[in-house]
Amino acid sequence: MDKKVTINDIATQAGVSKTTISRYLNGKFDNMSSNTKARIEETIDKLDYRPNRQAQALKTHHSFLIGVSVADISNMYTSRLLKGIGEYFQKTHYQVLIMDADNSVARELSNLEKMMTEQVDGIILQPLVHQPEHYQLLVAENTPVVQVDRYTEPFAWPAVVSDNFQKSVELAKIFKTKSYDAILVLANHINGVSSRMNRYNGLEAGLTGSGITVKLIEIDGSDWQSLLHAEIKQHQHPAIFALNGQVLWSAVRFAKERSLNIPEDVGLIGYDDDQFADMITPAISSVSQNPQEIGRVAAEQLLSSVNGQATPPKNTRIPSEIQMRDSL
Amino acid sequence: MDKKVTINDIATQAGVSKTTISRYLNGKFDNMSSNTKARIEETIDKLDYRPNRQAQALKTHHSFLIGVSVADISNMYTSRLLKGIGEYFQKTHYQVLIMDADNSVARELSNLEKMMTEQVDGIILQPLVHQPEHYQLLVAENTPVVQVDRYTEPFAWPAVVSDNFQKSVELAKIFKTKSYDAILVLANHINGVSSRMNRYNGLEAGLTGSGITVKLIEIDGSDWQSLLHAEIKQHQHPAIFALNGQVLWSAVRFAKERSLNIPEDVGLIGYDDDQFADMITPAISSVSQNPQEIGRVAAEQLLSSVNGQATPPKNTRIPSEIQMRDSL
DNA sequence: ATGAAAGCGCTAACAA
DNA sequence: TTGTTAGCGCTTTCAT
Repeated sequence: MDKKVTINDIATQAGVSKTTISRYLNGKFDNMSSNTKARIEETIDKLDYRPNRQAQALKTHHSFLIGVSVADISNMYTSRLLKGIGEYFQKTHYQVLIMDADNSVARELSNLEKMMTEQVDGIILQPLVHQPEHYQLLVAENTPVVQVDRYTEPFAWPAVVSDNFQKSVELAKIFKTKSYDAILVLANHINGVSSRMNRYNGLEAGLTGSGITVKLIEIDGSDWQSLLHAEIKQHQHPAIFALNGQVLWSAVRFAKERSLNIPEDVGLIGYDDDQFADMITPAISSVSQNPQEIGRVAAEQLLSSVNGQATPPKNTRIPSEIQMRDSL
Repeated sequence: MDKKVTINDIATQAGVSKTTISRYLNGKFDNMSSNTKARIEETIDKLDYRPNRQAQALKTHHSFLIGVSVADISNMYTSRLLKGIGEYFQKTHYQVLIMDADNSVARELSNLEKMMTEQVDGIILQPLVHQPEHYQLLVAENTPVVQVDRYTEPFAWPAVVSDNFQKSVELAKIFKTKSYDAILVLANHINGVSSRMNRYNGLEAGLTGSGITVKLIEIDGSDWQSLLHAEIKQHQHPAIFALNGQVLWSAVRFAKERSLNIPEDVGLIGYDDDQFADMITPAISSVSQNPQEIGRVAAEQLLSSVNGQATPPKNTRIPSEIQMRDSL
């Protein structure tokens, strides 16, 4: 266990004061002889010195830490979101503290507490809860926050999300064109999850006056399979609209188990997971989001907010794309 | 922007010295009047005080930060690995600093540098490079390290990995039973990636003397599809063994594009991605790893190493399972 | 049972 | 162009 080398070691070795070293570290070369500069550089190199982040943070009240709270780290959407966030901060001096709420509201809150203890300079939040009051503690500490994927209401912080409502309106047109008579919306509980609500509401809005039935089936509770099956039997030309990737695959499995033909017996379209969507037969139509871009933009916005630039008090919508394949 | 509340505020408010507060924070109640204790608790609560991690770290030389370096954050294996790691550290006071190497050796090194700057107490590393000398900087600083998924050689740090070699030996038996005459191993470059090498070597070991041809086809370069196709045509009863999930799906897509029947024209089995494996027709046989458990165990080992307990100087192998379905 | 004081490794005002 | 000094928010030794 060798002693850590500190700014004092460099100062002594280079024969200057630690102020000068500090200046060097912070790029303040305005009034530094190139001689000194060279000697410092050499010494730092030789001793393999790295400034201590905690000491810097303590002094400057700037941790260079960004907290990221995700709903569930083990799904594709999240992975790609994190890719975008990581890519952006990679180019900066900020480090990213990722915490997985594992879909538990209690754990999310505990994670946010921990972030505050770590003195994060800002937070990217994929909120589990719809009410901003729930995140009271962030407000109290006046931490910059950017939301992703979902947002709380009423407005508390900017959010970067997919164009959920609009895309569902578009989808509604497609349903009409293909003369479906019932849309069975399959989802986890949608209440309080803005992205899901917007997908649902957009569909309803796009379908008003069309005479097409819209029915929401939440898969969390009870025997959704039987419910869904009954609904399918009950209509001439029904289609399933799955509100996220996981649910989409549940639907595929469901159809397989019940030997339902897609799209003859029931049409199918759903969100996400499009890398596998064209591997199965029939190829599954899907709405493909761009979580990586969402992450990138959120990171960008957060950083400017951290740097004191006024944050646009608006939601940013990142376009998603409807990929028509064979299942609808 | 309200002032952060510090230990001094609590001390003043509670009418004791900050020494006593510090004792309280660190659970040293041995010699503390219950009166004082109660008053401190109340004050902390009222002011919503949280000790500053950086200040603690500076004093104790203990950042309570764990660095995690992954090869590529945007794949399922990694997601589940991170789930396991996060779950474990959740119960501790440690925070996890996840960094994505994005399969770039340069970026991996830069990430490790950053981790050192953050004074991480330990590192979980999924190494991109096989030579331990590459990770020189970690040795120099004497940081506890546990490797996951892969390991460097010769031995430098303990590793938690799948039972790759053994599983391939088992697989070899299956190939023999099913009288395949050629195994086409499909992979990204395997050189220097211990998991892939072990999967390949185990197969060869299990197949020696069987007369079954083993052919490695790396998909990174050139026109692997043509190569693979030629090999398939050339044998009576060939099978593809895909060394990871991404490659497995490339193989599925390949078969689809060339209208090859699985398993009649060519058998197929591969690693990972088993949640989709049974959704397509035919259902794909696969070797399913347990990355979450790998993460958990690695976290556990790292923590005891951080806490000064002697680390077992050995690799830990987490069992994976061969899932036979219809493609082989 | 509690406190005073030193110091962790840095930065920044002020001085020279 | 460079250095002196105080102090960020804690922990810990040594007193009392």
